[in-house]
Amino acid sequence: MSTANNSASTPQLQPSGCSIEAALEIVRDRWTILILRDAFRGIRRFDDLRRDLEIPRAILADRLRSLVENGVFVKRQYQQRPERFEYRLTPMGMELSPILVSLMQWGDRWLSGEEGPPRLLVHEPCATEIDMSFYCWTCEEAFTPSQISSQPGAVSAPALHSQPPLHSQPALQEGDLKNNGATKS
Amino acid sequence: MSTANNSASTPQLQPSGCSIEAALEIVRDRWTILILRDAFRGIRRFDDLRRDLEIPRAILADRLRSLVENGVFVKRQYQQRPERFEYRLTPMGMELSPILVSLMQWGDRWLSGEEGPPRLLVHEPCATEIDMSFYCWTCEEAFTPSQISSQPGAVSAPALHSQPPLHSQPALQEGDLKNNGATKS
DNA sequence: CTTAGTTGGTTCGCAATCTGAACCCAGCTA
DNA sequence: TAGCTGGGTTCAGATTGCGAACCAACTAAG
Repeated sequence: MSTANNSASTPQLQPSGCSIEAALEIVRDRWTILILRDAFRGIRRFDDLRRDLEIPRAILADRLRSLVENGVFVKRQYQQRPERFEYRLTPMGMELSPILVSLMQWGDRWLSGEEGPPRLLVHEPCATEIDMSFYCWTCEEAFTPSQISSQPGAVSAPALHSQPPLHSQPALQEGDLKNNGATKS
Repeated sequence: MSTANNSASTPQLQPSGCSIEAALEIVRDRWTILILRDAFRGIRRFDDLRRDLEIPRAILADRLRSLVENGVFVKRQYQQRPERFEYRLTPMGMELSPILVSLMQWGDRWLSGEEGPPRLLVHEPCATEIDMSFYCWTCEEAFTPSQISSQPGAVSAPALHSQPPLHSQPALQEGDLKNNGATKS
Protein backbone atom coordinates (compact mmCIF):
# COMPACT_ATOMS: atom_id res chain seq x y z
CA MET A 1 0.00 0.00 0.00
CA SER A 2 2.79 2.36 -0.71
CA THR A 3 1.33 3.84 -3.85
CA ALA A 4 -0.47 7.11 -3.70
CA ASN A 5 -3.78 6.71 -5.44
CA ASN A 6 -5.47 9.55 -3.71
CA SER A 7 -8.52 11.50 -4.55
CA ALA A 8 -7.99 12.81 -8.03
CA SER A 9 -5.34 12.03 -10.56
CA THR A 10 -2.04 11.14 -8.99
CA PRO A 11 -0.13 10.79 -12.23
CA GLN A 12 1.79 7.58 -12.58
CA LEU A 13 5.21 9.14 -12.45
CA GLN A 14 8.47 7.46 -13.33
CA PRO A 15 7.48 4.05 -14.66
CA SER A 16 11.08 2.94 -14.24
CA GLY A 17 12.88 6.19 -13.62
CA CYS A 18 14.43 7.91 -10.69
CA SER A 19 12.58 8.49 -7.46
CA ILE A 20 14.33 11.80 -6.97
CA GLU A 21 12.97 13.05 -10.26
CA ALA A 22 9.56 11.75 -9.32
CA ALA A 23 9.66 13.49 -5.97
CA LEU A 24 10.78 16.72 -7.61
CA GLU A 25 7.73 16.65 -9.80
CA ILE A 26 5.69 17.23 -6.66
CA VAL A 27 8.15 19.18 -4.56
CA ARG A 28 8.54 21.49 -7.47
CA ASP A 29 10.29 24.61 -6.36
CA ARG A 30 11.33 26.99 -3.63
CA TRP A 31 7.79 28.17 -2.93
CA THR A 32 6.47 24.65 -2.58
CA ILE A 33 9.13 23.84 -0.02
CA LEU A 34 8.49 27.02 1.92
CA ILE A 35 4.77 26.26 1.94
CA LEU A 36 5.57 22.83 3.34
CA ARG A 37 7.85 24.35 5.95
CA ASP A 38 5.00 26.57 7.08
CA ALA A 39 2.61 23.64 7.07
CA PHE A 40 4.89 21.84 9.50
CA ARG A 41 4.87 24.95 11.62
CA GLY A 42 1.11 24.73 11.83
CA ILE A 43 0.16 27.37 9.28
CA ARG A 44 -2.82 26.08 7.36
CA ARG A 45 -4.75 28.94 5.81
CA PHE A 46 -4.38 30.71 2.52
CA ASP A 47 -4.06 34.15 3.95
CA ASP A 48 -1.72 33.16 6.76
CA LEU A 49 0.57 31.53 4.23
CA ARG A 50 0.38 34.51 1.97
CA ARG A 51 1.30 36.91 4.75
CA ASP A 52 4.04 34.76 6.19
CA LEU A 53 5.75 33.97 2.91
CA GLU A 54 4.88 37.15 1.03
CA ILE A 55 4.06 34.89 -1.87
CA PRO A 56 1.98 36.12 -4.82
CA ARG A 57 -1.61 34.96 -4.47
CA ALA A 58 -1.70 33.29 -7.86
CA ILE A 59 1.40 31.25 -7.10
CA LEU A 60 0.10 30.21 -3.72
CA ALA A 61 -3.24 29.14 -5.18
CA ASP A 62 -1.48 27.18 -7.89
CA ARG A 63 0.94 25.41 -5.55
CA LEU A 64 -1.79 24.52 -3.08
CA ARG A 65 -3.94 23.13 -5.88
CA SER A 66 -1.04 21.05 -7.10
CA LEU A 67 -0.14 19.78 -3.64
CA VAL A 68 -3.75 18.78 -3.03
CA GLU A 69 -3.93 17.03 -6.40
CA ASN A 70 -0.80 15.11 -5.54
CA GLY A 71 -2.04 14.03 -2.16
CA VAL A 72 0.34 16.05 -0.01
CA PHE A 73 -2.39 18.27 1.42
CA VAL A 74 -6.09 17.81 1.99
CA LYS A 75 -8.31 20.85 1.58
CA ARG A 76 -10.78 20.93 4.46
CA GLN A 77 -13.63 23.27 5.05
CA TYR A 78 -13.30 24.57 8.58
CA GLN A 79 -16.40 26.76 8.55
CA GLN A 80 -19.49 27.28 6.45
CA ARG A 81 -21.05 30.62 5.62
CA PRO A 82 -18.62 32.19 4.75
CA GLU A 83 -17.02 29.09 3.35
CA ARG A 84 -13.47 28.88 4.60
CA PHE A 85 -10.81 26.28 3.94
CA GLU A 86 -7.59 25.04 5.39
CA TYR A 87 -4.86 22.85 4.03
CA ARG A 88 -3.62 19.96 6.14
CA LEU A 89 -0.74 17.63 5.60
CA THR A 90 -1.69 14.07 4.78
CA PRO A 91 0.49 11.21 6.04
CA MET A 92 2.21 11.38 2.67
CA GLY A 93 2.88 15.05 3.28
CA MET A 94 4.13 14.52 6.81
CA GLU A 95 6.69 12.09 5.57
CA LEU A 96 8.33 14.95 3.72
CA SER A 97 9.75 16.10 7.04
CA PRO A 98 13.14 14.41 6.63
CA ILE A 99 13.68 16.46 3.48
CA LEU A 100 12.95 19.71 5.28
CA VAL A 101 14.99 18.73 8.30
CA SER A 102 18.02 17.81 6.23
CA LEU A 103 17.74 21.04 4.25
CA MET A 104 17.59 22.97 7.49
CA GLN A 105 20.51 21.14 9.03
CA TRP A 106 22.65 21.68 5.98
CA GLY A 107 21.81 25.36 6.09
CA ASP A 108 22.60 25.44 9.80
CA ARG A 109 25.91 23.76 9.33
CA TRP A 110 27.19 25.59 6.28
CA LEU A 111 25.37 28.86 5.98
CA SER A 112 24.59 30.21 9.41
CA GLY A 113 27.00 32.95 10.40
CA GLU A 114 29.21 33.25 13.42
CA GLU A 115 26.26 33.11 15.73
CA GLY A 116 25.27 29.60 14.80
CA PRO A 117 21.92 28.27 13.68
CA PRO A 118 18.88 30.47 14.19
CA ARG A 119 16.83 27.62 15.54
CA LEU A 120 17.48 24.09 16.71
CA LEU A 121 15.35 21.01 16.30
CA VAL A 122 15.31 18.69 19.25
CA HIS A 123 13.81 15.35 20.19
CA GLU A 124 11.13 16.62 22.50
CA PRO A 125 11.21 14.00 25.29
CA CYS A 126 14.91 14.47 25.99
CA ALA A 127 15.74 17.78 24.27
CA THR A 128 18.62 16.20 22.36
CA GLU A 129 19.44 17.93 19.13
CA ILE A 130 18.33 16.06 16.02
CA ASP A 131 21.02 14.69 13.80
CA MET A 132 19.92 13.55 10.35
CA SER A 133 23.03 11.58 9.50
CA PHE A 134 22.85 7.98 8.37
CA TYR A 135 22.29 5.18 10.85
CA CYS A 136 22.34 1.45 10.20
CA TRP A 137 19.97 -0.73 12.17
CA THR A 138 21.93 -3.87 11.51
CA CYS A 139 25.39 -2.59 12.36
CA GLU A 140 23.96 -0.28 15.01
CA GLU A 141 26.18 2.56 13.95
CA ALA A 142 26.22 5.83 12.10
CA PHE A 143 27.96 6.05 8.77
CA THR A 144 28.89 8.53 6.06
CA PRO A 145 27.68 8.75 2.45
CA SER A 146 30.88 7.01 1.31
CA GLN A 147 29.44 3.80 2.74
CA ILE A 148 26.27 4.07 0.71
CA SER A 149 25.90 1.74 -2.20
CA SER A 150 23.14 1.54 -4.77
CA GLN A 151 21.49 -1.69 -5.87
CA PRO A 152 18.95 -2.41 -8.58
CA GLY A 153 15.42 -2.37 -7.29
CA ALA A 154 12.51 -4.55 -8.19
CA VAL A 155 12.17 -4.84 -11.97
CA SER A 156 15.28 -3.45 -13.60
CA ALA A 157 15.95 -6.63 -15.55
CA PRO A 158 15.39 -5.55 -19.21
CA ALA A 159 18.42 -3.24 -19.25
CA LEU A 160 20.98 -5.96 -18.79
CA HIS A 161 22.10 -6.91 -22.30
CA SER A 162 23.06 -3.63 -23.95
CA GLN A 163 24.92 -2.34 -20.96
CA PRO A 164 27.78 -0.03 -21.82
CA PRO A 165 30.80 -0.50 -19.59
CA LEU A 166 30.21 2.83 -17.91
CA HIS A 167 33.68 3.92 -18.94
CA SER A 168 34.60 7.29 -17.53
CA GLN A 169 33.73 6.42 -13.94
CA PRO A 170 37.10 7.65 -12.76
CA ALA A 171 38.29 6.83 -9.25
CA LEU A 172 35.28 7.34 -7.05
CA GLN A 173 35.61 10.43 -5.03
CA GLU A 174 35.42 10.06 -1.29
CA GLY A 175 31.74 10.26 -0.62
CA ASP A 176 30.38 9.11 -3.93
CA LEU A 177 27.53 6.72 -4.02
CA LYS A 178 29.03 3.52 -5.23
CA ASN A 179 27.18 1.73 -7.92
CA ASN A 180 26.99 -2.02 -7.34
CA GLY A 181 24.19 -3.15 -9.45
CA ALA A 182 23.18 -4.38 -12.80
CA THR A 183 25.12 -1.47 -14.19
CA LYS A 184 28.65 -2.29 -13.45
CA SER A 185 31.99 -2.03 -15.17
CA MET B 1 34.64 25.72 10.95
CA SER B 2 31.05 25.53 10.07
CA THR B 3 30.85 28.72 8.08
CA ALA B 4 31.40 28.60 4.36
CA ASN B 5 33.86 31.30 3.46
CA ASN B 6 35.07 29.67 0.32
CA SER B 7 36.95 30.99 -2.63
CA ALA B 8 34.86 33.80 -3.96
CA SER B 9 31.86 35.49 -2.50
CA THR B 10 29.76 33.23 -0.37
CA PRO B 11 27.04 35.74 0.33
CA GLN B 12 26.18 36.10 3.97
CA LEU B 13 22.74 34.66 3.70
CA GLN B 14 20.04 34.84 6.33
CA PRO B 15 21.47 37.05 9.06
CA SER B 16 18.86 35.72 11.43
CA GLY B 17 16.45 33.99 9.10
CA CYS B 18 15.55 30.45 8.29
CA SER B 19 18.16 27.90 7.37
CA ILE B 20 15.77 26.24 4.97
CA GLU B 21 15.44 29.46 3.03
CA ALA B 22 19.20 29.88 3.10
CA ALA B 23 19.76 26.37 1.82
CA LEU B 24 17.21 26.91 -0.92
CA GLU B 25 19.16 29.91 -2.14
CA ILE B 26 21.91 27.47 -3.11
CA VAL B 27 19.87 24.36 -3.88
CA ARG B 28 17.79 26.51 -6.15
CA ASP B 29 15.69 24.34 -8.34
CA ARG B 30 15.00 21.01 -9.97
CA TRP B 31 18.02 21.18 -12.25
CA THR B 32 20.39 21.94 -9.40
CA ILE B 33 19.18 18.92 -7.51
CA LEU B 34 19.46 16.67 -10.54
CA ILE B 35 23.00 17.91 -11.13
CA LEU B 36 23.82 17.05 -7.53
CA ARG B 37 22.27 13.63 -7.92
CA ASP B 38 24.50 12.97 -10.90
CA ALA B 39 27.52 14.29 -9.01
CA PHE B 40 26.89 11.69 -6.32
CA ARG B 41 26.70 9.11 -9.05
CA GLY B 42 30.19 10.11 -10.15
CA ILE B 43 29.33 12.22 -13.19
CA ARG B 44 31.66 15.16 -13.18
CA ARG B 45 31.97 16.61 -16.68
CA PHE B 46 29.95 19.22 -18.48
CA ASP B 47 29.14 17.09 -21.45
CA ASP B 48 28.33 13.97 -19.46
CA LEU B 49 25.92 15.97 -17.34
CA ARG B 50 24.38 17.55 -20.39
CA ARG B 51 23.81 14.22 -22.05
CA ASP B 52 22.55 12.46 -18.96
CA LEU B 53 20.12 15.17 -17.88
CA GLU B 54 19.26 16.56 -21.31
CA ILE B 55 19.65 19.96 -19.74
CA PRO B 56 20.07 23.09 -21.88
CA ARG B 57 23.73 24.09 -22.03
CA ALA B 58 23.13 27.61 -20.77
CA ILE B 59 21.29 26.37 -17.70
CA LEU B 60 23.95 23.80 -16.93
CA ALA B 61 26.72 26.38 -17.24
CA ASP B 62 24.81 28.76 -15.01
CA ARG B 63 24.04 26.21 -12.31
CA LEU B 64 27.59 24.89 -12.24
CA ARG B 65 28.94 28.42 -11.94
CA SER B 66 26.57 29.12 -9.09
CA LEU B 67 27.37 25.88 -7.29
CA VAL B 68 31.09 26.58 -7.59
CA GLU B 69 30.61 30.12 -6.31
CA ASN B 70 28.71 28.78 -3.35
CA GLY B 71 31.32 26.21 -2.48
CA VAL B 72 29.35 23.09 -3.34
CA PHE B 73 31.60 22.13 -6.24
CA VAL B 74 35.22 22.80 -7.10
CA LYS B 75 36.13 23.20 -10.75
CA ARG B 76 39.31 21.25 -11.42
CA GLN B 77 41.34 21.03 -14.58
CA TYR B 78 41.85 17.36 -15.34
CA GLN B 79 43.95 17.83 -18.47
CA GLN B 80 45.84 20.62 -20.22
CA ARG B 81 45.96 21.13 -23.96
CA PRO B 82 43.05 20.88 -24.67
CA GLU B 83 42.02 22.38 -21.35
CA ARG B 84 39.32 20.27 -19.80
CA PHE B 85 37.52 20.64 -16.51
CA GLU B 86 35.54 18.61 -14.07
CA TYR B 87 33.30 19.51 -11.18
CA ARG B 88 33.82 17.76 -7.86
CA LEU B 89 31.79 17.87 -4.72
CA THR B 90 33.42 19.63 -1.81
CA PRO B 91 32.81 18.38 1.73
CA MET B 92 30.05 20.98 1.89
CA GLY B 93 28.56 19.46 -1.23
CA MET B 94 28.86 15.92 0.01
CA GLU B 95 26.88 16.80 3.07
CA LEU B 96 23.91 17.45 0.82
CA SER B 97 23.47 13.70 0.55
CA PRO B 98 20.83 13.40 3.28
CA ILE B 99 18.62 15.76 1.28
CA LEU B 100 18.93 13.65 -1.85
CA VAL B 101 18.48 10.42 0.05
CA SER B 102 15.35 11.62 1.79
CA LEU B 103 13.91 12.89 -1.50
CA MET B 104 14.62 9.53 -3.06
CA GLN B 105 13.13 7.58 -0.20
CA TRP B 106 9.99 9.67 -0.21
CA GLY B 107 9.68 9.08 -3.93
CA ASP B 108 10.27 5.38 -3.42
CA ARG B 109 7.66 5.14 -0.73
CA TRP B 110 4.90 7.22 -2.24
CA LEU B 111 5.43 7.38 -5.97
CA SER B 112 6.93 4.16 -7.19
CA GLY B 113 4.37 1.98 -8.87
CA GLU B 114 3.41 -1.59 -8.18
CA GLU B 115 6.91 -2.81 -8.85
CA GLY B 116 8.48 -0.94 -5.99
CA PRO B 117 11.44 1.40 -5.99
CA PRO B 118 13.69 1.41 -9.07
CA ARG B 119 16.84 1.35 -6.99
CA LEU B 120 17.71 0.77 -3.36
CA LEU B 121 20.35 2.42 -1.25
CA VAL B 122 22.10 0.15 1.19
CA HIS B 123 24.75 0.42 3.86
CA GLU B 124 27.59 -1.18 1.97
CA PRO B 125 29.26 -3.27 4.70
CA CYS B 126 26.08 -5.14 5.59
CA ALA B 127 23.75 -4.46 2.63
CA THR B 128 20.99 -3.25 4.92
CA GLU B 129 18.62 -0.81 3.31
CA ILE B 130 19.05 2.78 4.41
CA ASP B 131 16.28 4.32 6.42
CA MET B 132 16.38 8.10 6.80
CA SER B 133 13.93 8.36 9.66
CA PHE B 134 14.78 10.18 12.87
CA TYR B 135 16.98 8.60 15.49
CA CYS B 136 17.82 9.98 18.93
CA TRP B 137 21.28 9.28 20.30
CA THR B 138 20.26 9.93 23.86
CA CYS B 139 17.10 7.85 23.95
CA GLU B 140 18.60 5.35 21.53
CA GLU B 141 15.40 5.08 19.59
CA ALA B 142 13.73 6.14 16.39
CA PHE B 143 10.96 8.69 16.50
CA THR B 144 8.44 10.45 14.28
CA PRO B 145 8.18 14.13 13.33
CA SER B 146 5.50 14.60 15.96
CA GLN B 147 8.22 14.35 18.58
CA ILE B 148 10.26 17.13 17.04
CA SER B 149 10.29 20.41 18.81
CA SER B 150 11.94 23.66 17.78
CA GLN B 151 14.00 25.82 20.11
CA PRO B 152 15.63 29.21 19.65
CA GLY B 153 19.20 28.93 18.49
CA ALA B 154 22.38 30.67 19.54
CA VAL B 155 21.92 34.42 19.63
CA SER B 156 18.24 34.95 19.79
CA ALA B 157 18.91 36.51 23.18
CA PRO B 158 17.17 39.85 22.60
CA ALA B 159 13.87 38.04 22.34
CA LEU B 160 14.23 36.21 25.62
CA HIS B 161 12.77 38.68 28.08
CA SER B 162 9.50 39.14 26.26
CA GLN B 163 8.89 35.42 26.18
CA PRO B 164 5.19 34.82 25.90
CA PRO B 165 3.61 31.63 27.19
CA LEU B 166 3.64 29.16 24.41
CA HIS B 167 0.01 28.15 24.28
CA SER B 168 -1.93 29.67 21.37
CA GLN B 169 -0.39 27.38 18.75
CA PRO B 170 -3.71 26.22 17.30
CA ALA B 171 -4.22 22.52 18.04
CA LEU B 172 -1.15 20.91 16.61
CA GLN B 173 -1.85 18.45 13.95
CA GLU B 174 -0.30 15.06 14.39
CA GLY B 175 3.13 15.52 12.95
CA ASP B 176 3.55 19.25 13.29
CA LEU B 177 6.82 20.64 14.46
CA LYS B 178 6.06 22.10 17.83
CA ASN B 179 7.30 25.56 18.43
CA ASN B 180 8.76 26.08 21.88
CA GLY B 181 10.67 29.21 21.36
CA ALA B 182 11.10 32.86 21.77
CA THR B 183 9.36 33.87 18.58
CA LYS B 184 5.67 33.41 18.55
CA SER B 185 2.59 35.49 18.59
C1' DC C 1 -28.05 51.43 4.66
C1' DT C 2 -23.46 52.17 3.62
C1' DT C 3 -18.82 51.32 4.26
C1' DA C 4 -14.92 48.75 5.59
C1' DG C 5 -12.74 44.37 6.64
C1' DT C 6 -11.80 39.30 6.12
C1' DT C 7 -10.82 35.13 3.49
C1' DG C 8 -9.89 32.85 -0.61
C1' DG C 9 -9.44 33.32 -4.73
C1' DT C 10 -9.03 34.96 -10.36
C1' DT C 11 -7.45 38.03 -14.09
C1' DC C 12 -4.32 41.02 -16.24
C1' DG C 13 -0.07 42.97 -18.30
C1' DC C 14 4.71 43.29 -17.81
C1' DA C 15 9.26 41.25 -16.39
C1' DA C 16 12.29 37.57 -15.66
C1' DT C 17 13.58 32.99 -16.71
C1' DC C 18 13.83 28.80 -19.51
C1' DT C 19 14.56 26.62 -23.77
C1' DG C 20 16.44 24.82 -28.24
C1' DA C 21 19.23 25.93 -31.91
C1' DA C 22 23.07 28.07 -33.67
C1' DC C 23 27.56 29.57 -33.13
C1' DC C 24 32.53 29.86 -31.21
C1' DC C 25 37.14 28.24 -30.05
C1' DA C 26 41.05 25.21 -28.97
C1' DG C 27 43.00 21.25 -29.84
C1' DC C 28 43.01 16.67 -31.69
C1' DT C 29 42.35 12.96 -35.51
C1' DA C 30 42.03 11.06 -40.34
C1' DT D 1 41.38 20.06 -44.98
C1' DA D 2 37.43 18.46 -42.76
C1' DG D 3 35.30 16.81 -38.93
C1' DC D 4 34.95 15.63 -34.01
C1' DT D 5 35.13 16.65 -28.88
C1' DG D 6 34.64 19.39 -24.73
C1' DG D 7 33.13 23.45 -22.78
C1' DG D 8 31.11 27.04 -23.36
C1' DT D 9 28.17 31.84 -25.20
C1' DT D 10 24.42 34.20 -27.76
C1' DC D 11 19.96 34.76 -29.39
C1' DA D 12 14.79 34.65 -30.29
C1' DG D 13 10.63 32.79 -28.69
C1' DA D 14 7.80 30.34 -25.17
C1' DT D 15 6.82 29.77 -20.47
C1' DT D 16 6.51 31.24 -15.88
C1' DG D 17 6.73 34.63 -12.26
C1' DC D 18 5.08 38.72 -10.36
C1' DG D 19 2.36 42.88 -8.36
C1' DA D 20 -1.80 45.16 -8.65
C1' DA D 21 -6.47 45.18 -9.32
C1' DC D 22 -10.65 42.95 -9.03
C1' DC D 23 -14.42 39.62 -7.42
C1' DA D 24 -17.54 37.14 -4.22
C1' DA D 25 -19.51 35.99 0.00
C1' DC D 26 -20.10 37.14 4.31
C1' DT D 27 -19.60 40.01 8.97
C1' DA D 28 -19.18 44.02 11.80
C1' DA D 29 -19.29 49.00 12.60
C1' DG D 30 -21.23 53.52 12.10
